[in-house]
Amino acid sequence: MPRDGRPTRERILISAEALVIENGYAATSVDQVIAASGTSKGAFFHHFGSKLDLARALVERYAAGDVAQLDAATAYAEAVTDEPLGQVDAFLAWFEERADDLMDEQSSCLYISVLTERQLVNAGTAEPIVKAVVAWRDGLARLLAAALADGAGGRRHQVDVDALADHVFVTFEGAFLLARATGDPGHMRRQLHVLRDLVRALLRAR
Amino acid sequence: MPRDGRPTRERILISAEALVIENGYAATSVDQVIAASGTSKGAFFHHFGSKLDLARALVERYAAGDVAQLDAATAYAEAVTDEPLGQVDAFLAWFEERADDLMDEQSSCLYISVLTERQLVNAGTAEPIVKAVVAWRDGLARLLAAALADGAGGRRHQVDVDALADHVFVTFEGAFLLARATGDPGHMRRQLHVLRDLVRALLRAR
DNA sequence: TTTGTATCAGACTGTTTGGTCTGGTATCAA
DNA sequence: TTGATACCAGACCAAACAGTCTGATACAAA
Repeated sequence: MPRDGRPTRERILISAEALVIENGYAATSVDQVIAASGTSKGAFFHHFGSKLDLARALVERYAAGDVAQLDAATAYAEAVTDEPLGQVDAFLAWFEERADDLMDEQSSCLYISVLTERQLVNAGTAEPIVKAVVAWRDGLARLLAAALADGAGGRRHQVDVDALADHVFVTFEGAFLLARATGDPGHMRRQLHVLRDLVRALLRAR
Repeated sequence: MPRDGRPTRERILISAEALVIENGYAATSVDQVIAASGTSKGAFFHHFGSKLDLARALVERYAAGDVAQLDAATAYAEAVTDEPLGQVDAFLAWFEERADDLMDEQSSCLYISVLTERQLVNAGTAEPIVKAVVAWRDGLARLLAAALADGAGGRRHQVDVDALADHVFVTFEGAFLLARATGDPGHMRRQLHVLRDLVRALLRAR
């Protein structure tokens, strides 16, 4: 068991995240997490009161990273241009360009593993996920609303801006599943590209 | 244990499908399935060699129903109009109109439960899913290709028709997850509506 | 030096799990 | 009537599971 610089608690979280994303929560045993992180039962239950406790910590950590990515994409979009239309486009392009790296480091999303099991949702584990979704919706909907006020698309199609913002989240999660089903990680990039084309067409329709 | 008219094997499949969709595969025990279906251990292992065997039968059954829905939607779209653009629109409208019923009878999709667990994917359980995805892609891509040849969108945006067809599948799965996270089943209808608006805008862009 | 506390290691335990096995009944062909 | 076979009930079992407990080490305050 090689000692890297990371504190034990974080080592456990990192190993557990990979295992749960790959195999699901119920299919991941505490012993597996212990083996993968090179720790022990004593260490595990010292840092986490129960397996469910680990799940909560896992989702909280993961969602925080997710919101951080949203902020990075928004900052990039706002740095590139002042035009609302261009900002939405740059926002989507940011993710599209990072799609391959994203699929490299994780072949799926922790949210999917968590939302699959009702016991986790009932235990409040989905709450950080909802917060992340709302953060995405708020952030992107703001950009979209400005763009729709700018272009003609909004008036023509009466777009539900919140639902359109949610569609980005929906595309991400759906693309993860499609990539898993077919074994082709390239779907993430292609789906984000499709999304960008679709949103472009909607915003520029006149 | 009330005897309905259904054969035991089907009773088990119906109960198991609901449980796996709701709680996931690993989190669903054989004993739970037995209790829910009002059968016994003997009956279960008479009809299924193992729990994994049940998973395979479950997905095969589910995917068949999925492809049947695709056929129904295509038939409806072709019956409504001869125009390619109208057909794509009618195809998407068909699902949007059935979204509420769909969320009523099942709050999520079996595919999600199956794809979450690597052991199931490795055991070939994902194969019927891929077949269903391909059937969807082929069916819808045909409609889309005709519509794009008809309208000007295709030449303007150089759309990847297959990826666009996949986007319908992606939207479905993503919407299931969003509905689960927020607890609001209305997301399915709204996301399908967004999808319809987006595709409309793309196809009619000129 | 002593006392306390945070951090672990790993043996251990009670329960749940997927799966087996024995026996019983219903059905149908010979 | 007899035998064979499909179908099923439920006791039973070994393995895996989440969680506990005892004890050891490290370090800091007193």
